[in-house]
Order: sequence, then C-alpha cells, then structure tokens
Amino acid sequence: MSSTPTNPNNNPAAANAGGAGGSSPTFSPLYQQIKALITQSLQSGEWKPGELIPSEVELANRFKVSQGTVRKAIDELAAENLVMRKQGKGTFVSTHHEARAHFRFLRLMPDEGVPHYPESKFIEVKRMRAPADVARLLDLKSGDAVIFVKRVQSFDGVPTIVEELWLPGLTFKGLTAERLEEYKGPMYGLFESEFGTRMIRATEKIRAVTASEGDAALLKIPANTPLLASERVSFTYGDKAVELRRGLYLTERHHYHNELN
Amino acid sequence: MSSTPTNPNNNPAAANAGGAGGSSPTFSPLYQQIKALITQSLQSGEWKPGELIPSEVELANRFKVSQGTVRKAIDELAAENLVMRKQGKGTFVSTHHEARAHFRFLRLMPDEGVPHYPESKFIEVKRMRAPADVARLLDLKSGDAVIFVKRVQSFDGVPTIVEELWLPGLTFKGLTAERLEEYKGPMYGLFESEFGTRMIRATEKIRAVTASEGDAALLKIPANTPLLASERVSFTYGDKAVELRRGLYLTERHHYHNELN
DNA sequence: AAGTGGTCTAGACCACTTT
DNA sequence: AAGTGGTCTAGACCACTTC
Repeated sequence: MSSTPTNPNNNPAAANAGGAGGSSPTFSPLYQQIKALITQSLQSGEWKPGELIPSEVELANRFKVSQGTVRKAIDELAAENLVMRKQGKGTFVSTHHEARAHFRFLRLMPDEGVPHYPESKFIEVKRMRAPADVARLLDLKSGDAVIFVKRVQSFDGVPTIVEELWLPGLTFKGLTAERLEEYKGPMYGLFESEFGTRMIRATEKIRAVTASEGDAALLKIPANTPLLASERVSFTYGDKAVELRRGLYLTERHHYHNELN
Repeated sequence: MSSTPTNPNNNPAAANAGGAGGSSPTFSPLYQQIKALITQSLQSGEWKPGELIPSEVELANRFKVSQGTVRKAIDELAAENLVMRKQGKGTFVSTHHEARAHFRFLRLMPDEGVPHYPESKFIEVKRMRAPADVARLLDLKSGDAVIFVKRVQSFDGVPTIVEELWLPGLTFKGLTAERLEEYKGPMYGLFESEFGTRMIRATEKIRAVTASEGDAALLKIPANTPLLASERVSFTYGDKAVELRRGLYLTERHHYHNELN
C-alpha cells in the first residue's frame, strides 16, 4: 500500500483526529484519539447502554487504523467500565441495569450472607435552590435549581441507610416523587434510562458521626448511635458532576468494604 | 525461521511452562505464564524492590517469546503495582520506600492542605499467642506465635490514629520495639527491607464506633467521640495474609478518601 | 549512538457464540 | 461456516534517557 516500505505506519488519523486544524500542539497516541472518538459516540447515545457496539474490525475500518489500535482503545474503556467485552459475542455498552453493576458504588456489605439490594422509602422529594456547598460540589452557581431527595433504605426490613441527594435541575428535569417510587431497583438505572445520564465514576469522603435525633428516628435506633457518614460526588462523561449524595450508614450488621491494590 | 509458514506462532513455552508434565489440563495464555514466571522472580528476590528488572527484549529472549507477549505480562504487573515502568529507563520493582507509595494503603486525608505521613508513638510491642479471630484472619492456628504492636499516630502533633497490629511470628522473627522506634517512615518499608516481605494488596472493612475510655485517653478526646474503625488484612505474594491491622481514626479534621470506578 | 519502554501495523491462529 | 473477541508474532518507528 504505502510507497515507502520503511514506513508501514501510514497513520492517517494522527494528522486530523484531534480536529483542531493542524496548528494544535496537542499530541496524543492514536489509540487515545480513537478512545476519545468512541467515548463521544457513547456519550452522544449513538450506542445506548446494553447495546452492542460495532466490532473491532468494523471500527478499525471506520477510523482507518489497525484492529490492534482499536483493541487498545477498547481495552482502556473496558478497564474503566464504560464497555464490557464478551468473547464470541462482541462489546457492549455498560449499563446500570445489571446485578453486577448494583454494588459498584454502594460498598455497604452484610457481615453475614450474600449482598442484595435494599428497598427504598422516600421521605421527601422537592425542587429547591442550591445552597453554596452543594453548588460548589456540583459545579453550579449558588441558587441554581436542584432536585432534593431524601430517603431511607432497608435490608430485610431493617432501616440501615438514610441519605440525601442533590441533582442538577437542568439534567434531571421532570424527575418526580412518583417516578422515583414506582421505579424498582437502583436509581442509577432510572437516571440512565429516563434522563440519558450514566454515572461512570465517583469520589467519596467518609467520616464517623453520631446519629441526630431526626436520623435516629428514621433508622429506629437510639440517638448518638455511631454512624458512617459518606459524601459522594458522582460524575458522568466529561468528568461532569451530576449527583451529590450524603449518606448515613448504620454499621452494626453491615460494613463498608474496600479493596486496596 | 519456522518451516511452516502458516504457523508463525511456534510457542515453545506453551508446551512446558505449566510445568505439570503434559497431562495437566491447565491451559492459560502464554503471557499469563510469563507473568507468573516474572512474579516468581520478584517473590524470590532475584530482583529486589527499587531495582531494575531485565529489559523486555532480554526477557523475551530468556523466555523464548516475542516482546509483545512480555509486554502484556508486564502491563498487568504494572497495573497491579508490582512493578513500575519508566520510559527510556526501564522497569523497576515497586518499593514502599517512595512518597507515592505511602498513601496506597493509608487513605486518611486531611480536610485541608496536602497529605503528609504521620509520626508514630509506640505504646506496646510484644510476642503473644494468636487469639482465634486473629488466627483465622491471618490463616494461622489458634495459639501460633504472633507479634502484637499498638501505637498512636499523629498529624502535626495531633493524635489521630490508634491502631493495633498482629504479625505472624515466623515471618517477622526478630522484630523488636527498638527496631520499630528507630525506623523512620512507613512500617511497610521496614518490613520490605528487613524482613523481605512486601505488601501487595489488602482488604478493608470499615465501621463507625464510639471511643472507649482507653482509646479516648490515647487520642486526647472525650469518651464516646465517634471514630472510624478499620480492619485491614494485608497480603503478600501468593495471596498470603501477613498483617492484621485494626485502626481507629479520628475524622474531625481528616476523612477517609475513596475513588469509585 | 545505543538502549529502554511506547505505539502501530499486518497477519495468523485460537476460543467462543451464533447461524 | 461465519463472526466476535483473545492471543501471539515480527518488524518498524517514536519518545525518552543515558553515555
């Protein structure tokens, strides 16, 4: 193909995939550019959660690179849990509608027995203006519209988690208490299906606190019981913060599990 | 090279690297076998922490495989933090004697300012027989010799962590209070240098508790202050448990930080 | 200039799934 | 049989470090 046999890498994408017009000094490996292009298609919804994406060969042809380069791009996307590979079948867009995804962000495990997803009881759902601290964490302006949710979660009928959520009003326009209550399973499934917003990573800060009178009543425990307090900020594509969640966990029959590598 | 041009993969290691003698049905990819061989050399101390391991080309020649196969093996070892790659220089055996390694297992971060390593004050160091629960977690027999350590750690002079450690007596034979006290920096550095034992991963269970009278005195806080309780089991090569650590963290000016991916 | 890891290609074959 | 991801090879060139 190439007229210069000493240059088997004719790399057509490298010259333009950045899309900056040629004067950009932004160098990055081809496979990173391919990864970015695939991520764009995931974000735009060209391939929806749970669906099959084009095969490696097909993508290689589309982007005019070798299959190996596409492979390396998809390898990283799979490591980041954006896609899942299944040998013989293809590569699928990750979805929250899967048992294995349910405990990716909820790390509270029972001391005994197998983990299962808790039942929710909603205490409050309302629209409000973002307080300063919430606005800062969600990258909004103080006073911007947010949706506030408060709920209690129970394992086997035992109230164990009380949490408050703040969601950007713009992203989750139309979210109502009814919608939340009728929906079975993790909230992230609802966000993904109904609002086209997938959580792809989160940061969490954990502390120990004691239960206030109000929280104690909700969890049906004595006031001043020690609780684990988690503040979690979840991000969607483009590192955009789209959820702030403050949870209190009763850790008498459960614990927060972590793997350190 | 090969007399059969349709079979460029002459894969000599695949036939014997399992070492089982031919009747073993244990198939695994070549790069996994290479990875296991490299791990053995790390474990045996052929290449010590901080040292340079042979180059990819050299390892490829040694194992009679292609450089790409060695690369894939080392890629995984680097992902597991067993080795570190440095472009232009080579691949190094990971070590705990590095600032970036100090916070791999200690996830307690200051609410404000940059993290730095705490100072230790040892309360107690003694040999004892393993209680049942400790023995179970360390994969020992109840009554086996263990070394017990209790210490308080402070950030900027503020007592923040009180922790108890149990170590298998056999692995850490000769560990004394003097040795611990004179050693500067993370204990894992001492374990690595003096006892040839490197921690490579850990599992952690976290709960909220309230301070006992004794712990409160050590941390100079009121009794019943909420504390974060961590139980951590650390593993060395071959998934062998070699440390049980139970820590109590004061989370008034610090928090446990976690990234969820 | 020489050596190292990092990227990219082209092509073969294997393991697994579906038709 | 055909299609998919998974492994392996061989060879080229690039980016970075050291001599």
